[in-house]
Amino acid sequence: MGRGKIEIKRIDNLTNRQVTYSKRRAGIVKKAKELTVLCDTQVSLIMISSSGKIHEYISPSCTHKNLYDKYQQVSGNNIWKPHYERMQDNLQKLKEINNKLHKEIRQRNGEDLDELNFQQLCGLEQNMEKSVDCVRNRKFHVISSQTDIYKKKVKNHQVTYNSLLRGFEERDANCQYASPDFEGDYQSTIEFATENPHIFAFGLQPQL
Amino acid sequence: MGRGKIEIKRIDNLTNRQVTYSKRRAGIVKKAKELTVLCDTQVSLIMISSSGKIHEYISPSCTHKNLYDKYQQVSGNNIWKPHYERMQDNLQKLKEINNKLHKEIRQRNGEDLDELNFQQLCGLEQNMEKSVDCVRNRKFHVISSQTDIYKKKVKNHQVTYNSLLRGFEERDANCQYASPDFEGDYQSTIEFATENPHIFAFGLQPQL
DNA sequence: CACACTATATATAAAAA
DNA sequence: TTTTTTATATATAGTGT
Repeated sequence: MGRGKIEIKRIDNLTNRQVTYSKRRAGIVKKAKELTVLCDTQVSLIMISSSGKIHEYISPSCTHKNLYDKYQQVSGNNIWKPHYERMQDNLQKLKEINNKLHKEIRQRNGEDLDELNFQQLCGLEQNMEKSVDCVRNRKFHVISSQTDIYKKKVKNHQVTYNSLLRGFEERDANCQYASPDFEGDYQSTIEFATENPHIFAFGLQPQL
Repeated sequence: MGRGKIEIKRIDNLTNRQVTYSKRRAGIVKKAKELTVLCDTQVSLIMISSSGKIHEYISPSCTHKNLYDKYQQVSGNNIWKPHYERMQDNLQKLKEINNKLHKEIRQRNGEDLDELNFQQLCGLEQNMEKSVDCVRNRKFHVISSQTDIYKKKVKNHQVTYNSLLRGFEERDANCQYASPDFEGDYQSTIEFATENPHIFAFGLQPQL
């Protein structure tokens, strides 16, 4: 290989080693290229010098990942495969669960009932009636607590208003203001709520 | 490189190409080994021939994965990341959708109503009442078609029974059998169904 | 450090076994 | 086929610029 046979052992001199590395690196890359073209071979070559510098060659129109994957497939010990498969499994399971959930929702929405038998339909009906009751109860609870809050607010305002009135009366006895009846009740609050739908936004969850 | 300069282009003759591949493969592996020892370099070399056979060289005390990981770190373009991230994203999205579906089901089951306002509760209630109607209708449809089927079956059996009777009567005029009234109706069929719950299995989908 | 030179060692194409 | 042989092309260590 040059002026005298060299034995293949680590070159101690750093400079020489680096020089040799440059030359041989070029050489091996050239060989890789030739192999690629001459023999229609896909070659992936990665070299990392002791100083950490990285050089590579990869045949045109393929990637390192590509070749590495193939290598793993053949060598059998694919490191990523278990990972991938586990994720794929999870994905699949989640999709199935999603489908089931969708179906359940559709059934609870009165669709897709064809495959339920009489017994199941009875159960579903009962269940839904019970659930409607829950919703109704909750609705009344919400509206009554809303009403209480409004009542309190109105009362507060009335108190303030009255004290203001008294203040005015003390300063100026000319005028008399009538205090309107602000007594809130369930019905009026419901009307308030239903006449102002813009303050609520009702929407069931989208189903992808 | 031999008896006459060769130009670097694909060797058309299959045999020659294979021979050349063997030789050059040995050559490049030898070079890789030398580079490893002489220059203290980590080398990963993977070759895949056009026929699909795989050959490799990897410096001692390191793995291909090792070098590929380092290569990725330095070159910055993680070759597995896109794959991985896409799967992770999908998983995440599916989980979110699942959660939403679960929530919707819980709400349609009368649970978790705290975060719904009055307007939403009204909508939900209305929706559920409409759905219960659908289920009820379906239930009646199922039971009435079931009833029809049973009626027909009973009629068939009766016909068979009667013709058998007639056969017996013709052979043996001694005995007289009364034919019971098998006329089925809606109520009796419902009772049949509800008194034999074991022939149905009602169960909403499990939630993971 | 990067290139050029050059004597040798290696690699290898083609042919032969 | 694969291996061996052999003639030649390449690669490259050591050196110089």
